[in-house]
Amino acid sequence: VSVRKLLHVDCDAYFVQVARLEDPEGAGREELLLVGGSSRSRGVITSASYPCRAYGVRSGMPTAQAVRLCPAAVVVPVPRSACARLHREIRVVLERFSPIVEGASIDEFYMDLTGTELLYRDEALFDTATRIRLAVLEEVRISVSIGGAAVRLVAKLATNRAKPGGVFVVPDGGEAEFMRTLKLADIPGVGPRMQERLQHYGLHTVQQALGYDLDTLSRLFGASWAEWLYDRIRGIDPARIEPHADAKSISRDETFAHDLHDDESLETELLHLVLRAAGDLRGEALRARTITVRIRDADFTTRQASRTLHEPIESDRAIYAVARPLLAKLRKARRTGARLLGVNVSRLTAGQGPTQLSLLGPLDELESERDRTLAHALDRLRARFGHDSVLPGRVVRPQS
DNA sequence: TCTGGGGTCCTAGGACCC
DNA sequence: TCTGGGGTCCTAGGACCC
Repeated sequence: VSVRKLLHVDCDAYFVQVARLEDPEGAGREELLLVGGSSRSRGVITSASYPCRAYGVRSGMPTAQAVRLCPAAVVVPVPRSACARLHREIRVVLERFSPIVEGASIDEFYMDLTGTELLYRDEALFDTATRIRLAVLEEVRISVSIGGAAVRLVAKLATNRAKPGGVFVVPDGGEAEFMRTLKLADIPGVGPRMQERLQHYGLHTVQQALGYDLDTLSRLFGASWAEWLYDRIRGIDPARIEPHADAKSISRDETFAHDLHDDESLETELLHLVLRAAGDLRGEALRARTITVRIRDADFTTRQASRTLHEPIESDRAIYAVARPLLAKLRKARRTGARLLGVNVSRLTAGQGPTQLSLLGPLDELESERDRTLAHALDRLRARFGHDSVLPGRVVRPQS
């Protein structure tokens, strides 16, 4: 059994790089560049150029705060479709080096190069990673950093050591020693809440946590979490690289420039969100059994209500018919200004193939064959004549 | 300083069935 | 008339990631 050879490939300030490629004369010339919520009053920074980070700007920070820290910075919106396109282009390059490529997020990938020894004539993992980095840079014009190790978690953490624009490989057998150099907060999965609990016992570093046996950790943090942490701080992570993970849910949500108070405006927004989510659902040839409506109140409290159906649905009309009463239920429980509304569809199944006959009969039939045919016909119209060619008000009048 | 948008996974409690 | 344990499904909420 050969040692696993895993790589974690992470784009450096991805949204900033993409924004510059898309607009070389504008964003491309700005040293101090921020990507994120510029167009709306309530936005956060998605990505900051490295010179901006020197001013203390971080992604996730409210745009207003970021601009105060770095007043000379230029803020541009997220180039969404270009980010998705370049993600696919990077994947194509990576797949030339190994068929096992997992897209972990819009800007990072995992690769498994185990078993490529013959192909690469026992080339050191560091050298293969360097060639991969250069290939992506030359062909897609995107700079990536690459971490390598025999363990998935360690490969990811090695990337931090490689940034920006380098390669760092942790040798096989050196995982535990590498982990000892880190803080507990560096471990993905140890978020703000868990850090708080750890610090309550004076635990900040991996080295400190290594002094606690499993029983003690279990008493302090619960058995399942303790076992998880006990392994991770020793560089143990059984997770494999999985090339194709099917999506589990699709969601669309929107934070309003100003809080909405009346139910009618919220219903109009809900309809638009349903159209976007349902359109993308059908675009993936999927149907959904569970519909969830999410609302964020003015005080940032987030609530949700969901309903699971016996049969999966896909049409705008049926999904809206399920979502609308869910919104009403949330509004009835608490009637205050809403800053965000969202729609999520989940428990997805392949949409093609014969329609299942419901055992419950016509009473359960939320969606007819006619609904599905109409939805797909409208999809074709929108694809041909543009998204605004079919107005929702004309086609998706809710049946009341 | 006022907090985006798109996701995944886990847990707990209740309903329901055997 | 009063009582069991286990399993599955669903809902709501929360932590976390990029």
